[in-house]
Amino acid sequence: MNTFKVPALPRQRPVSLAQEVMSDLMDKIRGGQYKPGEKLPTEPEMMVEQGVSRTVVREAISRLQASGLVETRHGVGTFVRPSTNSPAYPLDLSTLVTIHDVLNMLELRISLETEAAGLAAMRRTDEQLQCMHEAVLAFEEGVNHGGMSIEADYQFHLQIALATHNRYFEDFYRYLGTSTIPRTRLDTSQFSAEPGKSYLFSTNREHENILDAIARQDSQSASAAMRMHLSNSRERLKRAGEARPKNDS
Amino acid sequence: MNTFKVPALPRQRPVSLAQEVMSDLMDKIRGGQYKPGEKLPTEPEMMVEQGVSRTVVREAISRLQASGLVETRHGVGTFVRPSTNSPAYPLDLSTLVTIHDVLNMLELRISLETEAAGLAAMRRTDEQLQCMHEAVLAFEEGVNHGGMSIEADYQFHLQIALATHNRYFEDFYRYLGTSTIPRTRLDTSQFSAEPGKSYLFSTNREHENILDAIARQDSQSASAAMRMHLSNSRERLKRAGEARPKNDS
DNA sequence: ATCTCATACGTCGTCTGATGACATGGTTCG
DNA sequence: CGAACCATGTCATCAGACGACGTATGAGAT
Repeated sequence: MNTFKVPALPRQRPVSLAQEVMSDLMDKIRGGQYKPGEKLPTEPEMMVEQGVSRTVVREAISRLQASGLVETRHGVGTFVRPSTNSPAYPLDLSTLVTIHDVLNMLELRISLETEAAGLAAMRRTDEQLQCMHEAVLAFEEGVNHGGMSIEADYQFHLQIALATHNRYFEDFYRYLGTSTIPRTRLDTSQFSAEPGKSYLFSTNREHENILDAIARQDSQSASAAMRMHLSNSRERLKRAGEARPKNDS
Repeated sequence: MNTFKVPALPRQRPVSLAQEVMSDLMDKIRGGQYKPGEKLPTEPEMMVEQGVSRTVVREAISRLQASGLVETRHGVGTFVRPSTNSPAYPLDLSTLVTIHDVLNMLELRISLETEAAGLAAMRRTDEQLQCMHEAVLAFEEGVNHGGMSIEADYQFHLQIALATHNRYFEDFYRYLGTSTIPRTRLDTSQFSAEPGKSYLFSTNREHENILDAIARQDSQSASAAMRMHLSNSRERLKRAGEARPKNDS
């Protein structure tokens, strides 16, 4: 909370320009601004629209192709795939790019993990409780050494899923992996001036609250603590997103 | 069917160079040639390896990033993501066979749909409410004609998922499909002598309760009504399972 | 001798310009 | 009137350059 190290840096770089452009295009496609059929502007047009070079535009489009959202025909243009509304995958994590996506995913996680925490409190074994405890310690340890402790964070939540003794909670959480933990996807520099410390300490305290409730097999408190934890994450993320709506054109 | 315009065209161009390079890299990652951790060569190295320009190499890597297979750190290099082992599908529905499985899945659904009902109450549009209403009517109609109204049941729940205005709830529910509605999986003859009537009338009443709460935008009541609905389903199923342990595979 | 700090280097991110390939439509010639 | 040809627009790829970021190495101080 010192050192005004930001003298004059108008060059905000959340993640990468290509990522930003891709997010923007994805929003416009999902929002119906670009409808199925031929719509996408040509590369030179996008260059001026987004204010970036052709390299970036091409990279963004390339990713959209990989996601199957658009299709490019040589010498003709780029088109929105009509089959966008029939997802072959149950949950397509490859399109999880915009802040809006992450917020929605977080909403789904709130739903699942709140319940999971409640079930875990009732059904946990002592070994599982011990594993959660170790994950919390590892998290704290990592934070104190300046790390983000993503793995420990993941482990903690996974242990809760395991403690439900319901295979599907575990499967689902494994599937999501670490890709839905906000700070793995979004540049933490978007957050407060001290991105790591205070943010991660709060997270750690919330983890401890959840752990305590599960330890004393208090199902309702565990649910409530988990809901609070993820809701806080969501609010932090939402605020970060509002602070910089995007498109600095 | 046309002219033999192919005199000597060794220039095979299946799709695009970037696509080819990406496939090559993906094979090498899957084949273990590039193991989790730091492995991928630098961009200049890939250029000579693959005999293409940096543009192509970068585009290929960019797609791998979008797929979540690799992670690039500015100024350092590109690394294979260790979490590649997350299953391609979140939940294996093909193993949903025993009563125990269905009960567990129902637990997951309780978690999701309880939350979804609450969100739907807050965010629904009038059109969506109308759709839910129609689904309930169709359900009743079907029951009165001796059917099981599985489709109408599914529609009702799906409309709620839609009304959350969160794509992931919808995607997830569509993925689950009708396979998790107990009576589509389990022989109804397990139930009482009058399998349909009383059971389905109860279901219908519960649907109406949910609908009412959503109609008046009462989020908490909607959640509670949904939880009660699915909990009742679970209890009915559990009782049926106990009455006849299993068999009749 | 060890620790600290500053600089150098490797690597990725982005920009710019240019050339070739593909598809389409208009023009010209038979 | 029809068919071949060419002009245009667009994407695909190449090549070179510069800035930004992290790490490692070396010089200096204690």
